[in-house]
Amino acid sequence: MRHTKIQPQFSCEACKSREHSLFGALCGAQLHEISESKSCTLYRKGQILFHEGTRPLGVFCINQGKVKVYKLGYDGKEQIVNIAGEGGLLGYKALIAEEPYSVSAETLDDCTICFLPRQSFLEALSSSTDLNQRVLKQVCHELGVMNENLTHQAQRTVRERLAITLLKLRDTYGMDYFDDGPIEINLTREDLANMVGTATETLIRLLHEFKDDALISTQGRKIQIVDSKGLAKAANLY
Amino acid sequence: MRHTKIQPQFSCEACKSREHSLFGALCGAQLHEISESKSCTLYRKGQILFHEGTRPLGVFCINQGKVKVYKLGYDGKEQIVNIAGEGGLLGYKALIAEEPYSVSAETLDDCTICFLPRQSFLEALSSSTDLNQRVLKQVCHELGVMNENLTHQAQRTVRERLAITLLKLRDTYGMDYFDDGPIEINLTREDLANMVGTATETLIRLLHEFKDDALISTQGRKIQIVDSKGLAKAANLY
DNA sequence: GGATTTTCCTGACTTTTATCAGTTTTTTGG
DNA sequence: CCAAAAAACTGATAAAAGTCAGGAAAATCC
Repeated sequence: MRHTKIQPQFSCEACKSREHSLFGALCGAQLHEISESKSCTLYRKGQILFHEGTRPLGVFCINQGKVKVYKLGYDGKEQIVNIAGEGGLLGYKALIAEEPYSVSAETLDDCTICFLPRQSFLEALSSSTDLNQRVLKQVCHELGVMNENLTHQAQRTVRERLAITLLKLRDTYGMDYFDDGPIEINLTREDLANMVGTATETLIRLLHEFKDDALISTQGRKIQIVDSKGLAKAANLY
Repeated sequence: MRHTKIQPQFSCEACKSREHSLFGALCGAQLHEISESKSCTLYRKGQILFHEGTRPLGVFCINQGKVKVYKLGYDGKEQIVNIAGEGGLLGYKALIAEEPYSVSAETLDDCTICFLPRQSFLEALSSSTDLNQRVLKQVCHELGVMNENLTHQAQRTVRERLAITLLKLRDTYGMDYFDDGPIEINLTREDLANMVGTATETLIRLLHEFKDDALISTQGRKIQIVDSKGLAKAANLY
């Protein structure tokens, strides 16, 4: 077995991912505070950050890599509710709500992720009006997005949902590249099916349809989006 | 046409619904503040409080009655995301997120509902740490609930979702009565279908199954829950 | 880099759920 | 209370998506 955890060290002040994150607005002193409290860990692909149903002990801040956030159905099937990337903050909602995690989180790549203990996060939250406002605004925004997700799940066909999901993944996987460049989605077919909310076989068949229609291309597991406009049309948005 | 709006007057201080609401913790001075700013209106059944896509001008606080909160699919089909009752606060998420409403709201009964202008609400939010914390906690909690809703929508059969929905409606419609008493759900079949995320015909057929299984009884539109445990079993939770 | 495991894929079939068309019942509003 | 409108219901049919089983390809890990 390879090493699973090492302790890379760097400060939040110098963290590139922070700018895009909820901590983006913290001022010098407060930033230093959390930078001192955090610990940073290298996770291998496939490791669990936290399990649904357990109590949150702090928050996770993704420095590098992707993390899938999912809920388990009673038959063990995963429903993926989010793919978080660089700058993503995980686990703070359960912490604020004072509830057990409603979801689990697992790394999709090798990841560098910092952990900020509960108390430090809560202190930052109460001492920084700005952080507080950003978090509140973010959460309210996410609820709007969830309303939309739920409506899509309830009313759209699997084909439409797949198109919508691929377009969203373009943003998730596209941040590193320039906008129009080819985006590679690197998820297993099963994970993709668990995002869309369908059976793996159905998903595979639809991917082939999209390939035949020249909306995407594939190389092994990897999916490239070829025709965003065509996908938007297949999604029947608006 | 009957009168659509009158202006009943009473203070937030004396409002019974407030105790169960997010404003429950406001202290005397702050309470007086919002009580002075609000206006109170009687809405007739079927009136729209706000439309998806428009800009929020303030928040609505339900004193009496039920309100359905829904999103429109592109073919005009409603997806009901919530039924709000006494003490429910509507429209504050879009306001905080500084976004247009992601949903619409329509009264299901004759309702008494107060309106608090944007500025007054935001001032209360920033002047009361307690209110701020309650709102933040509430939205974080709701996101956990939405994760669950989404997973149910994606993974459960219509039958299971109907059972889950009926059990949830028991809480919505049960507040006025003692716990074990018979609860009457007074929604159209179409609204119920739009909560469950299915076709009206399918919903009707399933209601008859539940009736045959003695889980519910019906009188015209009204549905009574007869066997909560049986419904929980039909829902296959856990 | 090669064996092993995992994932991907395909076809046949079943089940679930939606759709359509028409009738009956209930609710609504004057 | 009565007429009109809306909602509830029923049966037949179609479409969408899930399941199962087996084989091919790819990714993983020493």
